[in-house]
Amino acid sequence: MIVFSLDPRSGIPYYKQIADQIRFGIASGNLKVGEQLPTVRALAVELKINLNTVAKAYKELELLKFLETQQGTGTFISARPPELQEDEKQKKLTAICSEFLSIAASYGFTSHEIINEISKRKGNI
Amino acid sequence: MIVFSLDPRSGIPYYKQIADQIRFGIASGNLKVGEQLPTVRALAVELKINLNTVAKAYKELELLKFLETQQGTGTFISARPPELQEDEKQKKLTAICSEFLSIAASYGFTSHEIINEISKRKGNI
Amino acid sequence: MIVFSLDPRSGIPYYKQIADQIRFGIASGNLKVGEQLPTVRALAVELKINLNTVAKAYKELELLKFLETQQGTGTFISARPPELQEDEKQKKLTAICSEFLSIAASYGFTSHEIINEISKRKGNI
Amino acid sequence: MIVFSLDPRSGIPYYKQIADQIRFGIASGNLKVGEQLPTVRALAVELKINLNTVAKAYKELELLKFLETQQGTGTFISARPPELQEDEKQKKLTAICSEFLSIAASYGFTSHEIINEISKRKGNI
DNA sequence: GTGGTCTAGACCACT
DNA sequence: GTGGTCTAGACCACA
Repeated sequence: MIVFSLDPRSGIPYYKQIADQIRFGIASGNLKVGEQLPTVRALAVELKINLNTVAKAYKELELLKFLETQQGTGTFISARPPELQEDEKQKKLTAICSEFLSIAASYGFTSHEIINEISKRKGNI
Repeated sequence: MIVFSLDPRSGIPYYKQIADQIRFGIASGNLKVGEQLPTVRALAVELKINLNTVAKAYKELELLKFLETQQGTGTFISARPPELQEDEKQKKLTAICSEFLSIAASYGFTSHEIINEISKRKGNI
Repeated sequence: MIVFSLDPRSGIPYYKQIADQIRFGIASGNLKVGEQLPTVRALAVELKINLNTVAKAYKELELLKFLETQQGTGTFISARPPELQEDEKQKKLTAICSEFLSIAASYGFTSHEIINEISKRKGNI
Repeated sequence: MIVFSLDPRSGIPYYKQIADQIRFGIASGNLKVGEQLPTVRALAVELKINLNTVAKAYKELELLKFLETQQGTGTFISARPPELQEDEKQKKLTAICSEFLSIAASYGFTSHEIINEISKRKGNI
């Protein structure tokens, strides 16, 4: 189960916010393999947004193999996609951290502030 | 002085990449107060992009008080680069951390791995 | 609601005139918080100018926190229009008074005549 | 006699700042009819700006009949230009006050603040 | 449908 | 030479 919420002022598109929350849900174990998500229509109504926006979020996660859609039945959490190999993984980690840190630095954040913020969110991933 | 580079595949608009690099230059001390930036024309040629794209980046930073322009003379690093307001700063930090964590989570990295990697790079920022 | 009009002979750029009229609308209460502005396309057609010119006006006010935009949805009056900082405000007041007085002086008006005229119009602002 | 000063951060072009200061000087009686202004070259050196910028200021005031240039001799304050007729004058006053007040209002200044600021500068015109 | 980005090219204002 | 404004038109991203 998962409760969705959208922040219109975050600058992050709605479809991405939804996709992120599902990803977090999977990573944190809140969403179990095989669990059914709300229908596109139901979630659109609940969040008071356009139906296409929800569909786009689901579609993106389906492409990434996080979700599986069964025509006429619903959308379900799929078995975890295969992980990267160990050295690939380390390279990727280095890459995304570099990217992230350079953006953060350009806004004047210190590494201390960043680690602090990420630690606060440990539960999420 | 500062060397600009654009990554057309990052999904980040050119003008934003330029602006970010200038912000980073200021934050890191590479760009000193009063220093003149390349002319819009020169930078446009160097980066092989349109003049208006560079102008847009400079304009945005001028509105945000990072830069000062004197028509007919050039564009300069502002005497008093602005501090973000505290709530603005927190919002920005939350936003970029969310974005980062969502990417990291989708690769299956744990928060422990991430904090570890970032701690290793403390020196860089 | 707000009716826009452009004076091509004023010497003030179109995008600035649009931005000023929106600022005025907000300051005077004609534009309420959360109210949607005309779409960039609609306003461009109405004013018979290029779409980018309207977009530039909106963009500037968005950077200054007067407006908020939601891509795909529209442009709205910001929930908390920013107060200028006190020194900024004083600088602006000095600047526009200087400009005005220099014009008035060149027509030979005395400060008495000017204050008189402005006092008569107190009600308007 | 008159002492010139330029504010690069006012947003007002140098040539206009110079012209305004001369106008003020004339209106306030600091500059007498027939008095000689600094040469273009001398003023450019004094203000550390381009020679053409000073020339432009003088040129503009010459066109408006505030100054007279005698080839090879220098630039002088001319006899006051003829004033507008009374009804023309009132119309002009109304027009420029309207324009000014609407700009001021759009920045959120009250009529009280404006009158205050203008009163402070009574001496200037 | 909405706004965002970018280009190419013109012309203007200022130094 | 510098930056500023505007146009026309294309293509993308989002709801």
